[in-house]
Amino acid sequence: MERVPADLVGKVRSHSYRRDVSDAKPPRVYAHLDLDAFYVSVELQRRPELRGLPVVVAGSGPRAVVTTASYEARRFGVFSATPASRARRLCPQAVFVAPDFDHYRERSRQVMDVLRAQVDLLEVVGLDEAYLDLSGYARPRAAARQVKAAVQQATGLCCSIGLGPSKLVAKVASDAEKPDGFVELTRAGARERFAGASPGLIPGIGPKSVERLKREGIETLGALGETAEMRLRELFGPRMGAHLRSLARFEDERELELSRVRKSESRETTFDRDLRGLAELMPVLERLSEQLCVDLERHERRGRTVGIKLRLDDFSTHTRARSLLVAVNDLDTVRRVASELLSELDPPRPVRLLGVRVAGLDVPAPAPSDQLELTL
DNA sequence: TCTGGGGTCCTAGGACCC
DNA sequence: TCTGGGGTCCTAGGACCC
Repeated sequence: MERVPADLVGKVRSHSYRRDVSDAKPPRVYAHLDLDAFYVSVELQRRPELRGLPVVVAGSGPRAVVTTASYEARRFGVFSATPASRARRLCPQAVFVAPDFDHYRERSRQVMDVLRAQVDLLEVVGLDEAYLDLSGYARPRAAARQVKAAVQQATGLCCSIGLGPSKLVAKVASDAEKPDGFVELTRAGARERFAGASPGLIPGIGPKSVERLKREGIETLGALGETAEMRLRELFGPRMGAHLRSLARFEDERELELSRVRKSESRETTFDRDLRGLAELMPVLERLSEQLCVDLERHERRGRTVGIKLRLDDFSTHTRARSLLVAVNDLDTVRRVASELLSELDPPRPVRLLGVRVAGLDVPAPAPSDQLELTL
């Protein structure tokens, strides 16, 4: 793997793109960076002979779904979350590659290290996305260009960047012209450009909401933004109703979340064929509990709530949880509680998915320096 | 053709306490 | 004996995101 050239590291820091130090609060400028077809791009670096071909990263089982498809494969209608069986029918000539998440995590870490060398305020979202706060930079556009070039130079990976006055506008801008996009939008510019687009364009408005809106005759973002708030409140509840209208108007005051505390951890598996009865399920529950506890113990995480999750053959999902008096992460306890919950639920139909979860994770012990600050 | 795995957040109802 | 409201905790389901 190429290292970041020394002369690139910190270039933005020392340069005139740098944050302007003054009393007045500068207007907010956020960038959203999205690596283009990340898993496929990483695989193509290992197997350059596949460049230009339809490539699909997907598991091999009968119920696998596509993790990422190359842009060549997308032309055949193969996208993330397409069932792999369907992908094979749509694009039989595609090259199927098994996912290697350990490798993707490592490559993601390299990218995020490049970003951290370039900007101070960074929110990492999953393996292939990040928000950058460029507020106060004299030349935020130039800084974002520089970041994009640095990622390409250091990792060989291409990304799309969106710039805007909020996370929402930046995110939508980064999606607008990918791959290899670079789009800056104002809030008004975003409203205008996407007035005719489906509400589903907005992250946070999913397929269910799009359908409900459609049934109400609201089919575009422009229409949603102009709908009376009272009507949306009646349809979606007081909070969600107001929220949907704000999103459609590209109103978004969220700050970057520089660090996040994990609240739950889980392991789940979908079976190649449905299982029936406790006798078939218990050994799986045992294995999942073990995987989960090994990881919890390694990171010294404990949680007070143990839960299970089942998906039946009709795709209905059922969860059961029990909160304990103390936070736990030991296999004996997690396995015992999980198996009691499973026995009590005693699924009446064939089961396609089983999962174990520990939630209500205790907050990690603060570092000594933090404790000092708390006492001051 | 069916629909992964690992998460977060929201809602709603019930228990319980003041 | 009946009737309250508010706050917190817990559980179950579901929408959504990457």
